[in-house]
Amino acid sequence: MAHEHDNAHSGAGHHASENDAEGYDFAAIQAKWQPVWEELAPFSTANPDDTRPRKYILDMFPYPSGDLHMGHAEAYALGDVIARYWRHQGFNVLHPIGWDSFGLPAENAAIKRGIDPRGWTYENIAQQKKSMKLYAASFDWERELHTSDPEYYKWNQWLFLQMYKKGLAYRKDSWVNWDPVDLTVLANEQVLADGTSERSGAVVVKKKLTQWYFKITDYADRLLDDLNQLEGRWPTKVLSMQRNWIGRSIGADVDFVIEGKDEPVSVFTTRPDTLHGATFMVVAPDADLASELAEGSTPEIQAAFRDYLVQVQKSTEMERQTTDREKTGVFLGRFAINPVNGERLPIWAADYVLADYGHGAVMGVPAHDQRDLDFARAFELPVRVVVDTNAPVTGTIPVITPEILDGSEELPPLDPAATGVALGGAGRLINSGSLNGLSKNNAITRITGELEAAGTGRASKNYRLRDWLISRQRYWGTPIPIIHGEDGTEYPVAEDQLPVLLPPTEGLDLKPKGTSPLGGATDWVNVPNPIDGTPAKRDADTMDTFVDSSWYFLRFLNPNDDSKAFDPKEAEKWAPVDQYVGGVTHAILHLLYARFITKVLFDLGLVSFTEPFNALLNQGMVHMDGAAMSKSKGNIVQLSDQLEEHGVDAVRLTMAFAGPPEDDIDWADVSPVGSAKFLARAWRIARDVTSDPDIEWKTGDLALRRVTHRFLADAPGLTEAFKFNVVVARLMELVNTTRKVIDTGAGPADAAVREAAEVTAMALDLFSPYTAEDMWSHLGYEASVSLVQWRKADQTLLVEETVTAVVQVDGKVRDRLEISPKIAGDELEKAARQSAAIIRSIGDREIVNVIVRAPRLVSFVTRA
RNA sequence: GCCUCUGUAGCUCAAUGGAAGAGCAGUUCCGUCCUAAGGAAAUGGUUGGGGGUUCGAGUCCCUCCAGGGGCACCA
Repeated sequence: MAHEHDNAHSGAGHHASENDAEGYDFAAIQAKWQPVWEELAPFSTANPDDTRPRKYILDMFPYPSGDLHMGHAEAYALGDVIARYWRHQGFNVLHPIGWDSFGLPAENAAIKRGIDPRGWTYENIAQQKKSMKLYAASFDWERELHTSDPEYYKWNQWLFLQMYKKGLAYRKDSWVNWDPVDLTVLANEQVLADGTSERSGAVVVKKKLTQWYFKITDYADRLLDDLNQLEGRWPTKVLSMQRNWIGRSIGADVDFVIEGKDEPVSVFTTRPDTLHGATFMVVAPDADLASELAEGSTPEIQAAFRDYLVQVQKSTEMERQTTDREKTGVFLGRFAINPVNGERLPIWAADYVLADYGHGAVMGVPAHDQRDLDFARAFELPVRVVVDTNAPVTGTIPVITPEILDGSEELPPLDPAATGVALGGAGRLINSGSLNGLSKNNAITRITGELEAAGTGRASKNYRLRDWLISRQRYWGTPIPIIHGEDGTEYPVAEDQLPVLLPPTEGLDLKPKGTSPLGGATDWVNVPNPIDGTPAKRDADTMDTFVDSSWYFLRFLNPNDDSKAFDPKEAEKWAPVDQYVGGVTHAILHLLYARFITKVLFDLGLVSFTEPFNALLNQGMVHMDGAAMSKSKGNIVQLSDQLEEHGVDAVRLTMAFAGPPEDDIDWADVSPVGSAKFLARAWRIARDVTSDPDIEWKTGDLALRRVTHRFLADAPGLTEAFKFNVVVARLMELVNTTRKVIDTGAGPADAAVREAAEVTAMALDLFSPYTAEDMWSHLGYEASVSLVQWRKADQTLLVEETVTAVVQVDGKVRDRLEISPKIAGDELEKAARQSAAIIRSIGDREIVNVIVRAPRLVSFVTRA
């Protein structure tokens, strides 16, 4: 009985166990199909006459760090589901891959081993590429690119020159972390909490260095406002992180006259309505203004200020950004005049005010700003309430709670100096001259207008976003295409002289020393002035590698074109990216930079869109035993071991099945063994099918056909909503049902079994392409299953012949009726009224209401 | 502290306001010289708690609880 199907199979008379012994063998299947795909290149997008509609599906390209790890495996498994899905939907899918191959790990490895970073990088790429091919992500390898190739970074330089011409690339001095022992610039992450260098242990100081910047702040409004277009297609988390990062604040600038100083000082505030409550002014100690004000003061004050400044510059960013920290500061012995009431406000220097935000100075309104209040309490400065927050207003109606009205709750006291809690909320203005009685919002409008009329202030916006520092004093990156004349004039390298090649590493000291290693390449760095031939020097810095990745998605469109960065005609065809897939680690910087550069290219007339990535999917991370994998925790799961043990398909399926893509996966909770079992079960079904490909579907087992077609109907929507785990569950259901039909139902020759097996193979291609291809071959077809069109669901099979209607009495289910789905409402109600169970249940009570929702429900509401 | 998202079976998730379901795991059984693969069956729920709206709430509203994430001296 159970083995009848084996008799029908080619090798008659097998026991199941013998059959399985020569059955599903993932290693053999992988070895069989990898060369076939290599030959067929089913994912090529090279044909210019292809008439299929286009989709651009992009995985964030990897840094070539050695070999693939579990994180890559997850990302590429999920991205590949999407790419393969759209191919099955009849699209010409561009799914390219390349290498983000400039950067520090290669350079550090080179320094450590005394080798050239090129060799290390390109060896890693070769290794990783081999693994990727085994992993069978459906990439179009013909478009592979490396950002460290001169053919690529030439266009970084071109891009830099376009930015330079538009005034979007510029040099300025700025404060950086400086290690006085190692003589090197440190990243913030390299400075420990106690202010010392993690390398040398020396106390890190701030040093002013001249650096290149991209003027991303010019685009702050567009970068913020255009996020609205992405609503619903990007994760809300990423949108909110970008909004926070840009951090636009709307308020006003207020000009304060300073006693003994010609120029007034402007401060930025979001609460100009509280101007009458200002009792002091604070300037950032590291702003030039602070030194200038101190210099006009007594020698004692100058000395105190100098001590304070040294102390501040010793403290790290991390310390400085810690909240709940004691307020510190020094009085500068100077006074500002409040433009609305002429009051003299003492001016202090304190490090809670940042030099590079707003104007590096604030008005201190302790009653209504917590930071100012903390400062005022520390130094016993006066506190004046100017907004009555006990009279809060929404529109014009005071909001008074019932508890306040009946006296069980008291109004909070208006005394921040005593409570230590600033009154941040809305309310009505008091002690504020012309503003008295106005609501907060009306007062802001009024005072802004008054200041503008008086010429002592104006509406203003500020951003947390800073310009993008792109200089790196490192070797393994794109040289900045600028030549500095002896007199300091900057000469951009002519476009036809690009690329400015990285000099060879021979004779160079790559060790970080605060100035670029390229400066040591004498032959390279010394060039004649392009105008008059006098001695000049190349800029020796290299670009941040985020520049490379800010436009790579365009380079994929014509990666081998040496006449332009990208072809606008190809961009018109393919871009923007329809679906971008990658880790949330890049939620801010990479995505913001790519969005910025896209807008710059739009302004240059080179692309017709302003956002590079139409939709974004962030996959989660792969954890082990509840924690991120790390060497120190010793919980690293090696991808190669997993592939060896369970096979590529089982690992990929596990990644898709583990849960929603954006959630983290704990590898300890998932079961690649279970995935492998399922794949074997699916594979055996294809092997067991005995009918021919030309069999008439309609003759097949109806119940199985319903399951198959419901799957066909539901899977596309689920896939497009990224519910891959649900698709896999549904596929398991389909396979289980098919197995039952083979063993205990219509048998392996039934048409519905073949139909289900073919649908399984086609759909399984999204997750486990090797198994799917092998099933497809067992079913009598040529490769590749990845190009098979998604079967249309037969609508007539989706409609049930009968449905069960529920009959309720007073909300409780009292009977169920098997009826046609097309039954009319009154007919259903009639049937329900005739039900014995319902008549009994209603008894002699009166029916006061009947709700009919044909064909699913009738509900009687009764009264005794 | 502020802003957000999520709580349904052991796990991962479904369920236009209309019968609380699937997959996996687990349990028992069949099968086998043994083991594994394989097959069958049953089990599994206060839908985080409480209140409200409704004929009817997992779904809508309020509140509390628990988790996750983001921001946090940016004036």
